[in-house]
Amino acid sequence: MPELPEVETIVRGLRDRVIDKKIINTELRYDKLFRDCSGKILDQESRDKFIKTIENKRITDLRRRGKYILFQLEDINIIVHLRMTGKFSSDEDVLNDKHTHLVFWFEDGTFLLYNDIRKFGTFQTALCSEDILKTSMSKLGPEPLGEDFTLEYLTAELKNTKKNIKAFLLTQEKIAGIGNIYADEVLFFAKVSPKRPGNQLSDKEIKSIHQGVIEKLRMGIEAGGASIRNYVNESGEKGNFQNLIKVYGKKGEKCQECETTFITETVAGRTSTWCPNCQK
DNA sequence: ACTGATCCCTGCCAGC
DNA sequence: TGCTGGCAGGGATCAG
Repeated sequence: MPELPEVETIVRGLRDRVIDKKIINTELRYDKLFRDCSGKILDQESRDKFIKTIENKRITDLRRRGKYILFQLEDINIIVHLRMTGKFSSDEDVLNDKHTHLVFWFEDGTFLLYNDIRKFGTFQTALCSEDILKTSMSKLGPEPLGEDFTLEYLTAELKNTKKNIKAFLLTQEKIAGIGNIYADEVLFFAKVSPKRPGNQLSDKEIKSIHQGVIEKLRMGIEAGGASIRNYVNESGEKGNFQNLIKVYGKKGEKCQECETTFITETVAGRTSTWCPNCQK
C-alpha cells in the first residue's frame, strides 16, 4: 500500500517521464475514476468536459503532498490518491490489462497509464486554484520530512489529545503520509504501545516518536518503498523496505530484540502488531 | 473531542 | 473442483 515513501518513489521516477509531455488523448475506461474537488464522482457530462479541457495541455509539474500526487497541467490540476493498489505504468504489456482504467496518450507517442486492481484510487479534478483549497489534500498536516514537522509541533499536538498514538499517527490532518506499515514501525522504534493516549506520553517518548517518523520514512524512501502485497514503482520494480520491517504484519512472530511473541490487535480500526515487552 | 461502523472493490485463502 | 464467506486496507463520512 503506497504510503509516503512509496508515493515519493513513484513521483521521483515519473517526473522525467511525463513533465513537458503534451496530452493528445485521454482514454478513460472506468466511469467512477474522476471526482470533483469535494470527492464526488463526476457525471458523464462533467467527465467528457474535463477530458476535453485537458486535451492538448502539457504536464507542467508533478509533485507529492502526503500520499497525494499532484499533476499540474498548465492551469489545471489533477490530484491523485493511489489508496491501496493504484499504480502508474508505461508498460505496453499492461495497456490491455483488465485493471487499467485510464491512459494518457502523449504527443510524442508515449503514454502513461493508471492501473488499480481494487479501484479505490481517485483522480480529483481541480480546474482552478480555489478548487485545490476544497480538496482534502489541502487539509493535510505538515510533511514529516519537512521543516514544519518539529519536535515542538509534535509535542504540542500530542499533549493536547487523548487519542491513542496509533490513531494520531494515521491522522493525515496532523501528519501527512503515514499509513499502517510505517505507523507500526515507528512505534516499535520508539518503544511505545499503539494504545497509549497522546497526552500520557513522556517527553522522551515523544522525542523517540519524532525521530522514528523521520528515520523510518527516510529509510523507506532510500529502500524505494515497501513491496508488501503488490506494490511496484512506476517502472514495475519492487522496493526493499519490506526486508527492513521489524514488526508490521509479523503476527505470531517473535520480537528480534527480546524474543517475546508479538501481539496483533485492531487499534484505531487498523490491524496493529507490537511487542508487549519492548513497547510500553 | 473522539470512537466505531460503513462504504468503496477485488484477490486471496480457509473451510466445506 | 468449486463454491462461499470473511478479511484486508486508506480515508471520507456519519452516527453516537
